[in-house]
Amino acid sequence: MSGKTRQRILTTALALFNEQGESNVSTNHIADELEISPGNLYYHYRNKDDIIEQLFQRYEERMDAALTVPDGRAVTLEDVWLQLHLVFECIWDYRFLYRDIINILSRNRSLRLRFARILKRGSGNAHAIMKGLNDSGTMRASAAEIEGLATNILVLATFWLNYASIHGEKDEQRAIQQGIVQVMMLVSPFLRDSERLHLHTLSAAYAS
Amino acid sequence: MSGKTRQRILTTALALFNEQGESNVSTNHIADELEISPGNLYYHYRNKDDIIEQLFQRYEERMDAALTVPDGRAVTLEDVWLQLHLVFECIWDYRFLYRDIINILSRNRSLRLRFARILKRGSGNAHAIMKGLNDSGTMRASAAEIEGLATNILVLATFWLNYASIHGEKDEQRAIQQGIVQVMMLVSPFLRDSERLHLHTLSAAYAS
DNA sequence: GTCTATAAATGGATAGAC
DNA sequence: GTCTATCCATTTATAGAC
Repeated sequence: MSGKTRQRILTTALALFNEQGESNVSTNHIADELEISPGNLYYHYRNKDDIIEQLFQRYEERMDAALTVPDGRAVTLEDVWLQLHLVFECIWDYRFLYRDIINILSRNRSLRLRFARILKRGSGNAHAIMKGLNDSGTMRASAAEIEGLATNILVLATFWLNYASIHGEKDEQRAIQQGIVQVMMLVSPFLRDSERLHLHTLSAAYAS
Repeated sequence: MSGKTRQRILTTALALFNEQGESNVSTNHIADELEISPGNLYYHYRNKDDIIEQLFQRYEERMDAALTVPDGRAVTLEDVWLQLHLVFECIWDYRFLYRDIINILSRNRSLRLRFARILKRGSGNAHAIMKGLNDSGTMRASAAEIEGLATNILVLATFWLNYASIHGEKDEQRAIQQGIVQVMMLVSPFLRDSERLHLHTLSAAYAS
């Protein structure tokens, strides 16, 4: 059972970080919650940052998996919907990172570079998908408009769950659905009339 | 000179909080920087939260002053531009609040309520200004579109400087200008053709 | 692998002299 | 108003027994 405790530490740390914020959870808290000794925890991980890096690794792999562009076929609005779901679910599951992102990145150069890469990938992804919608005739926007739109999608996706949290929204599914609707509202003005009407119908049902 | 040290503590605390993040600045750090004793600092303020509350008070008054709607005349795009400037400058000057907002609000019920009020006021403000642009014929959007637009403006304005900070943007003026351009891009699709062209010309010059 | 015990450092806060 | 001295609690991290 070599990796058993090691895994339990990660799982419990993630839960506590998400609930109480990374800076409010000490290694002692994590050990307490697991009913193991602090010494035992330090046998498995060098320090708190080591735990955070392992969690970041999982986050990174999951976000990389979520950020894909349909290959060899036209992009549809359903693709956007699905991808936003995957991205928001990932952010939710690792929301402690986003809640304290500037602090966490400011004390760890490696994570800073890796998060910058994720953001860049997210930006490129939003770009490619918007361009795909444009090429398939689903929407119509200039290059400059797609550029600005991709940036706004990225910022909104990155910080929406923080915003929802400040508003006291505790329900994961509701928060995510509202986030998706808001991102869709960014795209909506550029859609063909028929697509836009269809989207508004879907959104109204979805956000209720 | 009764209030002299009291004021210097606020000024120095604000500078340190903005530079290093509120959670990374202890009362000892503030006293050190001012070259006064920790005991002296505690003579002027009950505790660290007391200092934060006083800073929040100043932030609150400034943001309240920035969030106004032109009275008795039509709203123009220049009004939007000016107001975004005032709002972003205010957020910049108190960026420590936004950087750690969830943590700060989670441990202080009073600030939570007061920040919620500011957000609500910001939301109502964005709403009223968009409605004003609509009424003056500068833009054309449905009630649902204005609703979604106002929310997205609020989220973008609230978190843009965090996003810019992650990107390593250290220059206040550049960060703010880019933020304004991005907000304007949210509004752009709803503008009349002539207004939209005018805006794109202005934005291109502004963001350079 | 896990525990107990503990060191070393830091942060918040107060008492009492000046 | 300001300082010195100090206390208490917390956190990170390690040493050494089992």
